[in-house]
Amino acid sequence: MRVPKRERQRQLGISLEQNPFLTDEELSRQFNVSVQTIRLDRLECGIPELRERLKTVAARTMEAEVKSLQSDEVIGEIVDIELDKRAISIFDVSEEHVFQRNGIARGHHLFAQANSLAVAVLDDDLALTVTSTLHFLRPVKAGDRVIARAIVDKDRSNDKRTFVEVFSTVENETVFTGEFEMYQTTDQSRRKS
Amino acid sequence: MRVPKRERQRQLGISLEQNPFLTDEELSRQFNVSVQTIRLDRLECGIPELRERLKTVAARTMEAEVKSLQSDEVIGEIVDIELDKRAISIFDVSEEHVFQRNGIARGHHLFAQANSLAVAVLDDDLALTVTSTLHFLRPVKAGDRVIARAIVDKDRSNDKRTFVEVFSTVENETVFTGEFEMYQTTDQSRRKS
DNA sequence: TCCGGATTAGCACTTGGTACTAATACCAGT
DNA sequence: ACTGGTATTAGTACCAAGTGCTAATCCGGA
Repeated sequence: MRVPKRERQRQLGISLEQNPFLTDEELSRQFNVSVQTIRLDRLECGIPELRERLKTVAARTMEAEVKSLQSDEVIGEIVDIELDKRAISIFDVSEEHVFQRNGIARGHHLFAQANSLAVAVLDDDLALTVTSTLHFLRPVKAGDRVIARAIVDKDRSNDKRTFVEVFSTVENETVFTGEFEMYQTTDQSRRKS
Repeated sequence: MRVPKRERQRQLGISLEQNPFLTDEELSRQFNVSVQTIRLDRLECGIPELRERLKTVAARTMEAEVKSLQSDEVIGEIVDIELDKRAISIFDVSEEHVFQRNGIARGHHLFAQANSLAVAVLDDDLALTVTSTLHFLRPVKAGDRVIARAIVDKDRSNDKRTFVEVFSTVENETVFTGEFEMYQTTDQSRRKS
């Protein structure tokens, strides 16, 4: 018994996690055991066969693609909106949004939520950000639910320029504020037919 | 001949693009033809079998996962860096970064490139953005290669605060500028041992 | 020396195919 | 009505990568 069974099974799991494309035969060569041993190991560990593994990996892709497509238009989920006035979106921070080193959310995700909310509230085919000023007040961690509130500043806006202010909070504490000067092509005086 | 062959093959392609998990048998039921006909159609259209389809879809996932992991730390690729002084990164804008409606890059991608470059140039375990002011000067389109240059403003910086300026250009034309006030935990006076 | 877990071998069977051949079906043109 | 050509269907042998099961073999320790 070169490598104890237990250790081999552990490595098997790791190998397949890294590369789910390995067949039993390839694995048997890798571990210097027979194909049958590999099968028994997979059975004991509850690891499905190659075809099943690929199926689940592929399924994960499709899901991710759909998700990234829909979540690309607006970062965060809009829960309330009154066009040209105000809007609210929710964004759940997870592991992939934070720095590995300190667990703090990367600034651009907070910006993305705020910016896309500013775009969405304007209901214009060509609303673009021209200038913006941001303040990151408190660090945001994985697991936090960030609620962003956008308010269109009517007073400072004119035909071509609209000012949107966004406040993002986590548990009622403001973590981020942003001021966005937006450019709009649509003539605002002709709007609201 | 209910549906002409040509049309059926077109639909077949669409079906499989949306859902690569369909077996020939399921497809034969969907189109009310024999399994053999489906096989001939796939052959003529050069569409591989189920297992091969899943393999490529799964491969795409793995690639994307690796890519997103490495590209998550820094948005864009750093091509030159002198710590605490300056840095340059390149970011190729593709279809997934732009608004579908007008083909213009979404602001948060430009911000992400600039912001992560500002973080990278500081070489600090806990460099966080506190405040920033952005100017989006020209629209950026898919296919554009954005070059961001970050410069640390030594004069305005002190122990706890560092100012970084980022200029992003496309073909020598400035498309974006950002000023980042960064917070650093490491005591700068004790740095550079 | 004998027991028991670990390993290996062998065989039948399954899925979802390929590759190939042969039989129909159907429609148009003459 | 006959013929030709395309489209479709059927059937067979075979493959990869398995599952499930039984049986044989190995090997190490009390």
